[in-house]
Amino acid sequence: MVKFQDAQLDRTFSALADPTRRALLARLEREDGLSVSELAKPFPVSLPAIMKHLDVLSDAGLLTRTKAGRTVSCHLIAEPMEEAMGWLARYQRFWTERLDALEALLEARRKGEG
Amino acid sequence: MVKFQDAQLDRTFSALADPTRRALLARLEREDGLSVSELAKPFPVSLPAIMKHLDVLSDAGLLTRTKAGRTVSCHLIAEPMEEAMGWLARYQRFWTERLDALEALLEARRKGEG
DNA sequence: CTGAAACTTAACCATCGAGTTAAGTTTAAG
DNA sequence: CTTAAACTTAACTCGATGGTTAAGTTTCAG
Repeated sequence: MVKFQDAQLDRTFSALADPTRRALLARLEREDGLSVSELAKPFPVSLPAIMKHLDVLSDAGLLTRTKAGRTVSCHLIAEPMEEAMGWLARYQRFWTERLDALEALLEARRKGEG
Repeated sequence: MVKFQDAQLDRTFSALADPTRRALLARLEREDGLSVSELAKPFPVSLPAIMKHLDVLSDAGLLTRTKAGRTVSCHLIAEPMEEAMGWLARYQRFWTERLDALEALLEARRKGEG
């Protein structure tokens, strides 16, 4: 009964369930390409702990790392969140009618772009 | 640096990270007020296992249970997902260029297939 | 009153998650 | 060449998670 494709959703939601990881992503959203140690600096945990969080984010497909010399730059990949957002969108009708507004907007833009 | 209010977001994303729990919520989205045993029926796990999932969902504020006689009805509470959706919305700009894809996704969700 | 249905609780187990410290590797600087 | 910076890996702890079976409680049906 459990669908195989849900594995990506599992990893995405699981990755987002930790406040440190959400903070890391939020940081990269504002300033992409930060190094591991720059990312780690604000947090009261050890560097290996941050490494593990980055590993989780990488495994969820939310992050890539590129090495240049001895420093490693981290880059956000937001796409997996789209699926998570799509899953949540189903429930939007329970708290707002904004779904219709969003769809109308998207429809209008789609037609506009031809 | 870690905000206290994030605890709710932790619980919400954590609750959504399990495919069984997502399936339980999806079931209630289509048919609210199902009993515990009705909810449990489709799953290949024991009733106590489902009970634990329901506990997690309750703790995350995504579910309430009302007892009538010896049967317990489960009711979806979607509101906590609004905060999760709000968190994700920040990243929307990274994929909203692909309007057709998002639109299709929303449309599919709205029509209510798996 | 008896028994079964519908949970619920308890006790247990294996694995995972998030953290630690310590040691290793690679690269740049002095 | 030596050392330090910037990771990385390893080994460990400990509590949480997701599952089990077994036993208990409450309510309804016969």
